Amino acid sequence: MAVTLRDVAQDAGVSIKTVSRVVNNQGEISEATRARVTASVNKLGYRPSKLARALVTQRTDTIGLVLGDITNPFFPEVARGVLDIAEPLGYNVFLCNSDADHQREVRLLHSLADHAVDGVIIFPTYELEEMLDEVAVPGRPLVSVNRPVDGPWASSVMMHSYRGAKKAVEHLLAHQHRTIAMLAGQISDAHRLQRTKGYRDALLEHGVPVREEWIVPGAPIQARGRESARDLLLRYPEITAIFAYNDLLALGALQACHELGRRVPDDCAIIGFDDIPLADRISPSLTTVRVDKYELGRRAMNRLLQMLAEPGVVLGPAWMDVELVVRQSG
Amino acid sequence: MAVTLRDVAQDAGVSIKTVSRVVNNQGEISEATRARVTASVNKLGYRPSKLARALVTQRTDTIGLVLGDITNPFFPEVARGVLDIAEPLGYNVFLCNSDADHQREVRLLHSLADHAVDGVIIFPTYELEEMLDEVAVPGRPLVSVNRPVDGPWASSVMMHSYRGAKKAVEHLLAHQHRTIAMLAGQISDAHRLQRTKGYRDALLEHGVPVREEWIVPGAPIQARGRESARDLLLRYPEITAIFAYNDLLALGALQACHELGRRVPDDCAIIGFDDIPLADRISPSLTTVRVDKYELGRRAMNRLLQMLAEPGVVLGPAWMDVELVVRQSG
DNA sequence: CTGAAAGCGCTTACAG
DNA sequence: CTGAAAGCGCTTACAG
Repeated sequence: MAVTLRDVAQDAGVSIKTVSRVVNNQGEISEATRARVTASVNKLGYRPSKLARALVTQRTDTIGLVLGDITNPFFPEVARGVLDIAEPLGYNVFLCNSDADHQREVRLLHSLADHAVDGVIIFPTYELEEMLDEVAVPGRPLVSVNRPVDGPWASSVMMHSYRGAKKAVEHLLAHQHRTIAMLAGQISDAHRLQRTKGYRDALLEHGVPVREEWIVPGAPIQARGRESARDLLLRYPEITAIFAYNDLLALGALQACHELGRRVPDDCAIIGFDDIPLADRISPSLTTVRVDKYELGRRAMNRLLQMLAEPGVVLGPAWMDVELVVRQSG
Repeated sequence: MAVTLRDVAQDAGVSIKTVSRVVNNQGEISEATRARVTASVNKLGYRPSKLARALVTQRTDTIGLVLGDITNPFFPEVARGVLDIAEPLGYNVFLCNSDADHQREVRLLHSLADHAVDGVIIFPTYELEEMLDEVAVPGRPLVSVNRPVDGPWASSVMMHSYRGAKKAVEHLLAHQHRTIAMLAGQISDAHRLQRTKGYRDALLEHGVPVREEWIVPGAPIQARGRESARDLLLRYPEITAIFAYNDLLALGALQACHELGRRVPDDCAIIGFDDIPLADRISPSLTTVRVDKYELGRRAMNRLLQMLAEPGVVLGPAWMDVELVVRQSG
């Protein structure tokens, strides 16, 4: 069907191997031969099959990107960062949504392995270590975002979730808030522990007791944030501030406040996490912890490339800084 | 390295072919043999190489999704729709950003062809017909979103851009606006012609002359919308309404109005297109033309599957409805 | 019901 | 500087 190496060889009157050498620019070739082969390649519109090549080289020039949900506004910029590094280098990227579902995550990783991707970038939703034996085969590097892993074939890019959460809560404390609740995100989520720990530590260091019933778990989506904030504010009217695991939950809290007639930030301050594109466009604009999502994607991909280039080298985690962006909501 | 068909065959004491048959569930196999092979498969953790299979079947179980830019809030839901159909069926999806750049688009399509994708879903940025000979090889179907193509290996999913634009402008006309400008989007864009035509026709049918200098082209991003709207409103203060090619441009116009002290909608009404997630969360909320983006993705993928299942059948375009959503801005 | 041979389109040593 | 052979891991006819 397609034009093959043999067709070109026949057209140019040389062997298959010679064409291969010209196409891959390897070995010594006489100028005359090269010209003849190149002419045939162009004339026939030959393009080498990556599939056939991959079968022997064990390199497909593809990678897998496994994230929670591309419609979560956190992820598109990350994906863009990954793609902008990958594409000019000839890598194609498989996009997969795990929906923070571990079963699904494992299935996706297997599927990617079946397609023989060269490597994987994953925002893991579960204990990665347990999974690693199964999914991280030697020679197929894996970059984990925000779940630490070290090993010859796994490495991580981390953001300072703990530090960011602590900063956010300290900001609220500095504004005299003492009754601060937290919308804590999904149980299985990679950042949850770090962010709740930041929240706890900030409170404890200021002598403010932690009330477990004010730490509300739940899927990191706006609808859930609205429900949770509503319940909290109705049951515990004394709450004057809410720190949310992410901006979507914070948006939900904002919505709940509007509905309950609580002014933000006067009656209830709200701080989110991520700085999604919406955050500075809504009213009141959202105080939040910013992560450079595009850069995060770039670093993860660069990390993967590094592992591909130096197989088996053990790399420590790379750290991404975060920054508290004070706007109107808190 | 990986477990191969031969390993399983050896372990089970049968031929390679028999293992292949068991794995693919084809042909008649005695229960005893099947059990023995299955046991070996599980014991060794054998997973067939899609690469090797693809080399002979010419099916990779992959598709390419080429869109403008995944960070444009229009696209994540579309991508999600595509993936939600693709994934359960075992298809993996390559994500590619064309940035509305024709050169890049062609390069991406070639790259996808090199990877032997089974099919492509594309939001084309340029005249597709010209490109088709080059990129749409027989047997590799292509679904074009919002650029009509018909043929045995190409088909389109269209949204009623024209109708939506016309409705939007008619709504402005019904509210007594007679000086309506348009932020028209990228020259190369697939929808631009249809949307500007809807704009023109609505004006003409109401006896309002079209002023070409009020139709401003430009990249469909917020920053550009702000600039363009600013220039327009400063040069032509008589303008009382702006119809934007998409919501991002409309958001830019909103911003420009704020900066110029023009109240929306009283001093200047604004209508966008797409209904991105932001549209109903900002203040004033954005009147816009809604497209069901998730469903659009699903339909495009289903269309592709249909073409894969019935090779060579010529399918007419599928049409997606749009709907004017009246909010505060216009 | 099961197996041996050929081939998908390339690359990797090994010769000449 | 160039070529013939073997093989990557599968499936597709063809036998038995």
